[in-house]
Amino acid sequence: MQTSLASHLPESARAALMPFEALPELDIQQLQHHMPVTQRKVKAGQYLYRAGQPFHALYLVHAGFLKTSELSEDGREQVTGFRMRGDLMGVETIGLKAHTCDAVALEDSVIWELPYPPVLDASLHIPELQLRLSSALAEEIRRDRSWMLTIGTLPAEQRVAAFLLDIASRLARLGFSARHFILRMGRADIASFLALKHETVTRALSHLEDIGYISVQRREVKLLDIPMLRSHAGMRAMLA
Amino acid sequence: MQTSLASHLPESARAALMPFEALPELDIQQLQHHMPVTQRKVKAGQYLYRAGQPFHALYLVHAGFLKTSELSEDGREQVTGFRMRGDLMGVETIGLKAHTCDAVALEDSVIWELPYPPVLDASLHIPELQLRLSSALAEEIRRDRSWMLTIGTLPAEQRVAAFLLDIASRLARLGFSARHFILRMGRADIASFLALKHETVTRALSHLEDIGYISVQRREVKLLDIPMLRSHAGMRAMLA
DNA sequence: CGGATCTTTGAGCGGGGTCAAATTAGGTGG
DNA sequence: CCACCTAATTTGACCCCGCTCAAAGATCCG
Repeated sequence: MQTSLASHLPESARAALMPFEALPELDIQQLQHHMPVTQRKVKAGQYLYRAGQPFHALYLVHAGFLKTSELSEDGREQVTGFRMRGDLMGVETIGLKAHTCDAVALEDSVIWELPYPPVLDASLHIPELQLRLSSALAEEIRRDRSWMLTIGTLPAEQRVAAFLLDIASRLARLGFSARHFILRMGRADIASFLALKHETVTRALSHLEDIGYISVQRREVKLLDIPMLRSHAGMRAMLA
Repeated sequence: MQTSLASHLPESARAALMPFEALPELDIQQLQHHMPVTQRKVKAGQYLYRAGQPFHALYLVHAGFLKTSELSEDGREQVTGFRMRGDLMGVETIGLKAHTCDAVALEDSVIWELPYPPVLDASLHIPELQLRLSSALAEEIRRDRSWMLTIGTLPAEQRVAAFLLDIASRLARLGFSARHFILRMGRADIASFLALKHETVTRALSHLEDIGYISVQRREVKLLDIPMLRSHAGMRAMLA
């Protein structure tokens, strides 16, 4: 099965290879001089890393789609985020010996592996890299806090609207269509991320379709009225 | 009015001046060689910083108690955390020109102000500092994710139990009693942080008292059965 | 074609929210 | 020091959003 996002979005596929936001391609080539930056392929369903495994690298998503999930000792689990091209993964483990969460590929993915601590050492010599790294960490904190706000203050349907706008805007930054895309994750993952149940997500999507804001068919989503969606979602996720 | 925590906890007050976890005193003295580290006093109710204000320093809490809250364009607000001695504040703004959230003192507080970007520059020369900074950022991400899990998967009463245990364990690390303490924030702040309503927090506290796990009187809390509280809360906040 | 998984929809329930009122502190100025 | 005012906390009654349980499609895969 063809799992690349581009295959579903021929219209904008050509724009897919844009520079990274978090760490531009430039840096990767520059990093090669300081450490061995290798590529790693992860098939759909496989783990990039799991809680408890030794931490020895940061990961930069080159292609594909993944989710991260937090787990508690007593078995509870929650999806804490979805990652796509340009996103840096593993930063939450900095300062520890082993990972504290799981990262699973939701479709076949390609990942750049940046050895740690070498990246940190390198950032001592490359101020630009240090800035980008710390900015990436801080950005992560802001993202999390922003979702806390969404989850803490918005009802189910509006959380789902915010979620769709977030995915859309991130795809747009990568050159894909913000209006028409394929969700990489199931209802249960969306629900977990938004602190809801999967039936509630389904109902929210159905209702958003009923009122004409979107069109959904399984994982294929079309955003029909982005302005209304945005006001619905309290403007959290912005589409310039 | 006497606002210091110690005044309410005479038993362990003498142990209050322990080294910082995030950035030991050591570093502050060392930092003085690289930049002007100044002290700032913030009275109860005053802002340490507000969303929109220019970002020019990180803050290390020396004494007192503060909360941070995230706000949305449409007026929603949520408490994202409570900070006490040893906690580093403002890191979420790294990489930006202006703050994106509010920080308010809940009691008279004393803060060390670490000029930014000077701290970042200094960390290029002090690998130890760089490590501590990035670890602090990562720690922040883990803390947030951990609360996301709690809020996303636990019912009201258990969230409140987790909250009490978290406060208790943090006070314990500072040398205060984990069994008996005074909450610095109102029910509404706790509720906002836990994505609940203040009446629900009150009811949860009342019920935890009914079943004998705690004793509450307004803001004075005694933890009577920590093991039961822990299992109740899915073990999130640990008291070693 | 058949089984597993995912999604959708319905019916009914309940935890937590809403609204309202009583009670208690705490702060202020006389 | 006390009376008053304001703000915080508590409790009750009721209701509704989102959860639970259940079953019926739909899609994918072997």
